[in-house]
Amino acid sequence: MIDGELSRRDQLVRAAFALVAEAGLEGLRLRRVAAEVGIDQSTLHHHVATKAALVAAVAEHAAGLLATTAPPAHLPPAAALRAHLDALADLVARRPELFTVTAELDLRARRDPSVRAVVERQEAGWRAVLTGLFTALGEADPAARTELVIAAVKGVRLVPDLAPLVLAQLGATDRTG
Amino acid sequence: MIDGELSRRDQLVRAAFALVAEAGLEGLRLRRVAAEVGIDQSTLHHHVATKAALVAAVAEHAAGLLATTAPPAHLPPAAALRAHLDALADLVARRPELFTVTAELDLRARRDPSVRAVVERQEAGWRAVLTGLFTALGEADPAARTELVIAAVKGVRLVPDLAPLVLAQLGATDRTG
DNA sequence: TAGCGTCCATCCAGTGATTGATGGGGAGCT
DNA sequence: AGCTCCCCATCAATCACTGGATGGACGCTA
Repeated sequence: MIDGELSRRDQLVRAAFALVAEAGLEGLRLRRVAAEVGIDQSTLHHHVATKAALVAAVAEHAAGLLATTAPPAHLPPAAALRAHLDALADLVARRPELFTVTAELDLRARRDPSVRAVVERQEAGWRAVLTGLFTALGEADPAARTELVIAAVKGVRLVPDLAPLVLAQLGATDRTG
Repeated sequence: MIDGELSRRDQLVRAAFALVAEAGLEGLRLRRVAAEVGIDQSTLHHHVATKAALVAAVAEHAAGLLATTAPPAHLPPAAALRAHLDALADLVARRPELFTVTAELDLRARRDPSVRAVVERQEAGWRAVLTGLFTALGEADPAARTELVIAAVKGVRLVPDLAPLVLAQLGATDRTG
């Protein structure tokens, strides 16, 4: 923690994140997470109390990465929307596992309250940004446009190759391009 | 099988379907499936060889339900697209669990080849229908429009209340309504 | 500096619960 | 008798989690 190294806890969270991307939440095993970091499985419980807590921490980690795509506040709305969608497309291309993990978490959130809390908070922020942009752009129904963007992004999450094709259709204000 | 009753196997598949909708693929337990039908867990293996086979059967069942929304062939393209989207919205409203299950299956398909086969076949059919419609409508980029529709539908799967709002934006040819 | 005590991270072994799957044996029908 | 369908008992494997023990780092006191 003093230097650039990660804390044990952060190492574990990242290892769990990678494992979820590879094997799904269903295939997440504490033993493998611990082994990946090079510690015993029982020692893991010393840093993360329970498996549920680890999953929640993975959700926080994912939310933090997603927040990266928020457009800078100083940009005019049209440019901000473009910047946001570009950042999204970039992130999908460079870190496709992140979106695999969020897809897993969206399903888990239906049954795990602590995961749901994290997912809902992140999505509320995203929703606020988008409606703000579409309102500033003078869209007739900013809420509807917002939900279309969110749905489209969530829908292409598992097929990164198609993301640019889909995202390109969401940027144009007149929705004709 | 002779009369209107379902075969034991079909009963099991539907029970598994319902259980996946409720508890996720992760929470699918053969014991509960069997109990739901009123037979012993060991007897279940007499009708469905393995758990993987049961999941694949659930995928087939879901694909069959989804195929319901295919538009009638005799309709003109604009009306056919509207009919398809309406049928989709109707299905989301009346059977939201179906879309929960397909979301689960989409994730499972990444790791289970037999599930992937079913999911990909169903999606290929859907994709063909949509590109056909958009091509007939004279769209500039039918493939792009197709992927937008698929992504948007997949994205709202877990939030049935928002489905009408999102689907309404996909029907208009000029994409301004 | 030497010696003692405390704390923390780690490991090994084992807990009870639950999982998917199997085998032997019967009930009922033809 | 033979066949289909079914249940009971049980298997081996795996799960998340806990207990007991070891050892090193640090601070304190004389």
